[in-house]
Amino acid sequence: MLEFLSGIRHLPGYLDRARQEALVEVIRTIVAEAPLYVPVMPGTGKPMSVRMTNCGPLGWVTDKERGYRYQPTHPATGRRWPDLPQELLDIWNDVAGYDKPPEACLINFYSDEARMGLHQDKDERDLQAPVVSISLGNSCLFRVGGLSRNDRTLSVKLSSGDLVVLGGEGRLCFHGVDRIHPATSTLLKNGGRINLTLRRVNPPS
DNA sequence: TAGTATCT
DNA sequence: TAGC
Repeated sequence: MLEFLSGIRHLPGYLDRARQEALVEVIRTIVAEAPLYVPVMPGTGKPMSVRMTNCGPLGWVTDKERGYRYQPTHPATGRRWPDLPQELLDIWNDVAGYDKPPEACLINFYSDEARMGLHQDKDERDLQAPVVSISLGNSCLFRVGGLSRNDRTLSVKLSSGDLVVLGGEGRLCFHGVDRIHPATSTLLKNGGRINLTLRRVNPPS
């Protein structure tokens, strides 16, 4: 049950095994073109535990000097991000309930030790569009709160193929990943978890 | 527009 | 800096 803030939807088992495998293949080709890198915190330069890349016209990046932002190019290669694959556009069209296509897909790779502290996705200018999150590989313990950091939180297990849609009132809720559950999926041969988040950055023109 | 942030 |  993930409805204590309206606009947060958990769709368990949304993607069947074949669609999960197809997505992993697509992600492999994206990562070959736009390699995973270790993002660091603004100001401190502390590395995050996830590795990250993007596809789509824009990608979310962070570094010590310039902080959180969206940009059209990979910070290491300087090349444009790979295109958003049709598989992801199809998912967006099915669940987002939003006219305009996503502009960014952040690809986060979690090793079995990686975590993600509670945070809000609020670097987008368009807060009307939802954020659509796709889980692949090992399951995780996901935690969702409210609009304020100290609000009560709820923990939910997310499994491979699950979707979470953060929209409406839930668009700016705090959320994070407390734990990856090792060896809970056979999708990724080397373990870990991939999370894809589809975001609309700019308001419709 | 300056300060802040997915860190611990 | 609670919750894992």
